[in-house]
Amino acid sequence: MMAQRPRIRIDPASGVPAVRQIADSLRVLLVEGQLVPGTELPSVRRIAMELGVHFNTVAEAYRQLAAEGWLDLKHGRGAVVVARAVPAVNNRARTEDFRNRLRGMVAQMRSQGISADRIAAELRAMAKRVTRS
Amino acid sequence: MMAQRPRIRIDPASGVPAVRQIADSLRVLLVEGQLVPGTELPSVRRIAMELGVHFNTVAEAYRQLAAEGWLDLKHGRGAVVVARAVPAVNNRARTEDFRNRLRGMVAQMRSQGISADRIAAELRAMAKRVTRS
DNA sequence: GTACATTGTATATGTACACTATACAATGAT
DNA sequence: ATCATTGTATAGTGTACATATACAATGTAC
Repeated sequence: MMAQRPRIRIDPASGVPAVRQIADSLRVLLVEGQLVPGTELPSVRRIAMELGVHFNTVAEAYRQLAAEGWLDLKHGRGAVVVARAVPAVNNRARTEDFRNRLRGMVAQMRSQGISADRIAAELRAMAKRVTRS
Repeated sequence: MMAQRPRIRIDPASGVPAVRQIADSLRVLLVEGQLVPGTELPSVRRIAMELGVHFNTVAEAYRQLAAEGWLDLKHGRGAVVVARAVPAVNNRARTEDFRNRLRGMVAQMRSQGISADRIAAELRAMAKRVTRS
């Protein structure tokens, strides 16, 4: 199976560390099924080149995703997406945490001037997207 | 007007810095109108005591909110909520950013095992909550 | 099979941020 | 005036981020 070219992008001005941006971007693709088990990811140096960061930064992101069970890192051979048993625990604490973080994000957007209607529309669109994925 | 007691809480294990947790929590209350203009906030030392952090940490959060236009800090007198002219700019870039962050957060929750249905329900509930606030 | 290119790994260094400690300055009540 | 209370300013310490550089594992070319 050939190495895909996941279109990930990072924003240096966002304040969010590059490691987390990379891990977050890849996690989105993994969760949404755009990166399926068996796929070989590009090497850390290749992605680092494209993003303009050091390869160790990408390697750290890979390690985080490997720790979450998404990737299998093989020394000298690269990184492969693995079939992951998603924990089916519907933890109440995690849901609570999700709700709070969502509230925080919405508040931040409102504070920046995005209208309530616009935000609500985005939330509904995302809800629809999640259910059909 | 008496000083209210905003029920904010921080989670030391979340990895999110305390400063941001405090600022985020207060911003939620401000955006949602649970803290109205004219309200005197508790002193930085009082909140710091309740949260178990140093008062300078709370002071920094206050300064951030003051920079956003939510608070008026008065040396020796405390912090007061001010009437804030919310910028009405519906920036497209900001909306884009919001969408991406939302995707990332949803992916993280899915990765942690929360079901798609549960997430969708939370998103819809938040959408409803936003529109009526 | 040996050299070589390519891959992920490990360690060290500089920088930025978070958090705390401590001293300071402004305000209002006694 | 004195004092307690408030936010402010500066310095010190620890941790995370990012890079540089050397290392180890793998597969291929010859």
